[in-house]
Amino acid sequence: MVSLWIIQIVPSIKDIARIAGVSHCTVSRALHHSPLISPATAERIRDIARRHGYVPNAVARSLVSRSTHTVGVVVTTIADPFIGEVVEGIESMANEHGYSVILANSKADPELELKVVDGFTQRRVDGILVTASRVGAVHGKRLAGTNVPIVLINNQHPGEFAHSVGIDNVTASRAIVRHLLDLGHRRIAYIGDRSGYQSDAERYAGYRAMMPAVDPKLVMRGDGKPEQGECAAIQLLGLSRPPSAIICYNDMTALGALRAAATLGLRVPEDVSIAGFDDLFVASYTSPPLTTIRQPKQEMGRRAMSILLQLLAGEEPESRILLPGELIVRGSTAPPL
Amino acid sequence: MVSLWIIQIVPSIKDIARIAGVSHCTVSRALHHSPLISPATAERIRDIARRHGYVPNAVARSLVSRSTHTVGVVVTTIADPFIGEVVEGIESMANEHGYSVILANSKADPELELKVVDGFTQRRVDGILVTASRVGAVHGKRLAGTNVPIVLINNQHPGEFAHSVGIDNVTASRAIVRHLLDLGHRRIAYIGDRSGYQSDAERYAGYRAMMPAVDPKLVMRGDGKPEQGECAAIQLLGLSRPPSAIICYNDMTALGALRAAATLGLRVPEDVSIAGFDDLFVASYTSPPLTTIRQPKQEMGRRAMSILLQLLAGEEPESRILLPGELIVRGSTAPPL
DNA sequence: CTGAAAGCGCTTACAG
DNA sequence: CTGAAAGCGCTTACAG
Repeated sequence: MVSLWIIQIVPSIKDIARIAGVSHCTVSRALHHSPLISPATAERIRDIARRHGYVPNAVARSLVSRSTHTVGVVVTTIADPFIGEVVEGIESMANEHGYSVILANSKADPELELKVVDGFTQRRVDGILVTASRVGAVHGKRLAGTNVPIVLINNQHPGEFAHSVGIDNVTASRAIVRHLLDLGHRRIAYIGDRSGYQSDAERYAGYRAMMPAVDPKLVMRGDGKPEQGECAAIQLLGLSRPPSAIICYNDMTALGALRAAATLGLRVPEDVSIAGFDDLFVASYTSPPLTTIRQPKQEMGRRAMSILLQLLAGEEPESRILLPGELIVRGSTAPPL
Repeated sequence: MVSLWIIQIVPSIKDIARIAGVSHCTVSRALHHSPLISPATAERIRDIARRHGYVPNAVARSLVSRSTHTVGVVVTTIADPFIGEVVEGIESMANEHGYSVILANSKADPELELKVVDGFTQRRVDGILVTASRVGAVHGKRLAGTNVPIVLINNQHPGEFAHSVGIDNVTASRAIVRHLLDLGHRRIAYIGDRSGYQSDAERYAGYRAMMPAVDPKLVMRGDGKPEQGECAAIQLLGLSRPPSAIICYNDMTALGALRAAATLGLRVPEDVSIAGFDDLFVASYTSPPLTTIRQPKQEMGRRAMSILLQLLAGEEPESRILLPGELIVRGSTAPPL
C-alpha cells in the first residue's frame, strides 16, 4: 500500500489577508488586538482567522522578536524522582509565564552536556537551567561564557556561575544530628558520598559541627546508591563498638542501610536508628518509614525559573538562593535501648 | 545599582560572509559542506565561523525548512516516576535522531491539555507524544484532527487515535494469577481502579479469565493510590472468609495493601500474599519486596518515538504496539499457610 | 485607520 | 565554483 500524502495547508497570515481583502500587516495587527485597527475590520479578520483554523507561527515570530520564549533544562536523567519533582516546578513556573521547556538529558557526561548546551544555543533558548550538575567541574567556564543566562539547581561545583538555587545542607544536617542527640544517641555514624560533591562536604560539616567528638571509624563513604550504603552499614554495624544511629548522605544510601540492618537481624529503630536526606517518595513506604530531611524540590525548580525570569526581564536577582530543608521524623529513629 | 546591558552580538551568516568577503549563501553552503564550494574557501569560511563563535540559528532554519525537528511531549505530571522513565526513553530516542523534546504538563486537566497542544501547534512541533492520557476521552476527536502526527502511550481511552504503544495487560494479569494459583492460592482478591481506565478493565479481564470462579466480595476498586488501596485491603482482610492473596491494579495500590496488612498485624507473605503492577522503583524496597509486573517503561517511550519517526519519514508504522510485561517474583508472595 | 517596505537569519533554485 | 534573488511567516517603523 502506497503511503498517501495529504498536504495539510495551515493558513498563514497572508492567506487570511487575501481572504479578508486586506494587507497581511493589518491581519497581524488585528490578531494582536492593536488599537490602530477599526473594531469592525479587526473582528471580521479575527473571525476569518478562526474559521480557517489559523494558528500563529511561533517560529516566524521568534525570528523577528529575537526571543523564543523557551528555556532549556539540562538534567542528568529525567527518570530520577528527585529531578522529576524539580522539573515539575520549573515547568509550572515557566508555563505560568508563557515559556516552554525543552528538556535534554546529559547522562552526567560532560561531553554530552556540552552538546546539549550547544543544541540549546542553536535553538536560541532564552535561558538555561541545569539541575544537579557535576558538570560545572569540567566545563564550568565554558558554559559560563555563553551569552544565555544560566541558573543552576543543586550545583555540585559552584563558583563559576552567577546564579544558583540550593538547599542549606549544613543547617539541615545539624538538625538531624540534634534530633538524634536529643533522643540520647552518642555514637552516631555518617555514611557520605565519595564523589566529592559540595553537598556531601556540607552535610558532613553539619555533622562534625554538632558532634562533641567524631570517631573516624564511624565515618564512611558510599556512592549515593543503596548497594554501597548497605556495604557501609554492614561494616559499621559489625564494629566492636557499633553506632546506635546512622546518618546517611541521602535516602538511597539509607535504603541500603535499612537493608543491612534487616540482613543482620537488627531491628530499626530499636537496635539502630537510621536517617536519610531528600525525602523521596519511597521514604514514606520503607519499613519502618524513614526519618529524613525534606528538600523542597518543586520549590527549588520554581525559584530557579523565577530567577531566570528576572534575569530575562533585565533585573538583578539574588545570585544565590539557599532554601531550608525540613526535618521529617518518622519511624526509623528512636531513643537507643 | 543600574543594570548594565552588554549587547552580545551573535554573528549571523551575513557577518561571517562580510568578514570572509563572500556572499552569505556561499557561507551557508560552506557550513553545510556543500560540494559546490571549493575546498579551500570552504575551509577558510568554516575557520572564520569557528573563530567568531558562529552558532547556526535553528529558528531561521526551521522557518525555511518547515520543520523544527522538535517533538512535543504531553505528560500528566513529570514528577510521576513511571512517566519519568517513559520520557527518558522518548528523550534518548529523540536525541539519537536529532530531535529535541518540548515537555508540557497537562495536570490531567482536559482544558489545559488542549492549551498545551495548541502551544505545540504554534511552535510547529513535528509530532506529539501523549503519555497515560485520560484525555482522549474528552478531546480525542479534536486532537486527532490536528495536522501533526500523534502517538499515544498507555492510552486510557483508545479508539480515536491511529497510533499507540501500550502494554499487554491481559496476558500480564493472567501471569500474576497463574503465579498465585501455582503457589496454591484459591481465594484471590482484586483491588482495581474505579476511574474507568482501559488498563483496569484489561487487568481485571485477565484475572477473571484465570479464576475458576470469582467471589464478588473479593473484588474492590480504589483510585490507584496507596490510601484507597489500604482501605480496600482492610475491608478484604476483615471478611469472614478473607482472601489468601491480593492482586492490586498497580504498585501504589499495593503499597496501601502492604500497609493494611501491617496495621492488622498480618504477616506478608505468610498470612497474605500481595502483588502489584508496574514495578516502580519503590517495589524493590518495600518490606517484603513486592511481587509485581514490570512494565518496560523506557522501551515504551523509545517505541513510541520510533513510531513517530517512521510517521515523519512518510512510512506506515504498525498502528498499535503491545509490549509484554514481565512477572517479577519477590518476597510478597508465597504459598498460603 | 491602512498599506508598502524592510528585515529577522537562513536555504535553495536560477544564472552566470 | 559563486552570487543575486526569492522566499519561509511574521513584526514594525514609516508614510499616507
